[in-house]
Amino acid sequence: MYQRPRPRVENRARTPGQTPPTRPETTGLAPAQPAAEDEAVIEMQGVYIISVAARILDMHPQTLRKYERLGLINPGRTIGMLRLYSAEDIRKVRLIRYLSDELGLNLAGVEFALAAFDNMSAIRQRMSNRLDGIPAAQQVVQEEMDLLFESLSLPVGR
Amino acid sequence: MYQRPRPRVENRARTPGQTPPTRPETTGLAPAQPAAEDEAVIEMQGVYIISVAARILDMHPQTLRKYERLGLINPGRTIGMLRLYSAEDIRKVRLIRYLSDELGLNLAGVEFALAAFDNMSAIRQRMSNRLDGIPAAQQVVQEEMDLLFESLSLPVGR
DNA sequence: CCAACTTGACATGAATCGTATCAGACTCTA
DNA sequence: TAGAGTCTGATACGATTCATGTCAAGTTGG
Repeated sequence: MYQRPRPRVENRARTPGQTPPTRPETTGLAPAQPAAEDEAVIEMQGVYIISVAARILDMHPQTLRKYERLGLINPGRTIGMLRLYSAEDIRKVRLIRYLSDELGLNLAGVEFALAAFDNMSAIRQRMSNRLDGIPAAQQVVQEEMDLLFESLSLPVGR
Repeated sequence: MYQRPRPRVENRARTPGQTPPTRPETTGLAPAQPAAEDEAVIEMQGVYIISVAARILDMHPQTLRKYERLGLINPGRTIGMLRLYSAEDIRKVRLIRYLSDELGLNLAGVEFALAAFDNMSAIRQRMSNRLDGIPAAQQVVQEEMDLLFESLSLPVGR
C-alpha cells in the first residue's frame, strides 16, 4: 500500500473546466492545506491531476500510470497531456483495487472481470431494449440481471 | 509445463464402474504400453486416476492436487480415497489452463471466472424458466445470453 | 519562474505459481 | 499378499508478477 506521510485529504470537489489543482506527487511532502473533508465522505464531481487522484485513492501515482498503460483506465488529458481523473475514473480504480486486494485477482484477471462487467451491462441493455413491448419480460430480466451482478459480490456503486 | 519423458499417450477410454488403470505418476518412467490414440482426438467417457489424468492433460499431478485443494475442481474418489477424474473434470481443467495460460489469470482470477460462468448459467436458466409463457421473450434471452458467453472468448465446449 | 507533470527505463521486495521432493501411511491390482 | 501407486502434509525451488520507487530529460501551467 502507498504509504501516506499523514492520513490527510485536502482535495475539494471542483467543477470540470477549471484548471486542476497542482500538488506534489512525490512522497514525504506535507500537504499545504488542512483537510476539509474525509476521503470516504467527499462528494466527488471534479477532475484531478494524478497526484491528487493518488492521494484521494491512497495509491502511488506510478500505479495509476501502470493501470492506464495496461488499458484498465482511461483518464482524460489536458491540452498539455496532463492526466485528469474524473469521479468515474476514481470509482473504477477503487473497483480495480477491490478486485486485486480483496479478491486476489492479478491484473489480467481484473481486465477479464472489467470486460465481463461491461459485456453483462451491454447485454442487459440490449435485452431490455428488445423486450420493450413486453413489460413483464422486461421485469424478469431486470430482476435476474440484478441478481447476477449481486452474485459477483462487488463493492457498492459497481 | 509438465515435461513428458516422451510425447506419448496410452490411456484408453473406459466405461465408468470399471477399476481404474494403475500407472506411475512420477516423472522419468517410460510408458509400459504403446500409444493407441492421440490425446486431442480420444473420446473421453471414463474415469481416470490422477497419474492418467495428468498424462492426458500433460500436467503435473501436483498441479491437479493443488487445483482440488483450492476448490477449482472436485474429482470423485474411490472407496479408498483415490482421485477419479471424469471427462467433465478433464474439461474443467482444460478451461482452467486456458484461463491461466492464455488469458494470464492467476488462480484467484480463475476461481472468480468459474464462479461467474456458473452464475451466468444459473441466471440464464432462471430467466428461461420465468419466461416460460412468453416464447418471444425466451428467444431474446437465449440469443443475448449466447452472445454474452461468446463475448468471454472461451475455448469451445466451455 | 519553477514545482509538478510527462515518458521511458530500470530496481526492489513480497507474493504467486507450477513443479519437485520427502516421509509415512494407505490402496488395490496382479 | 507383494509392491507399485496414491494418499496427506510439508517444504523448496526458479520464474514471474505486482506495487512501489528512482532516475533522466523534457514539458506544462499557476
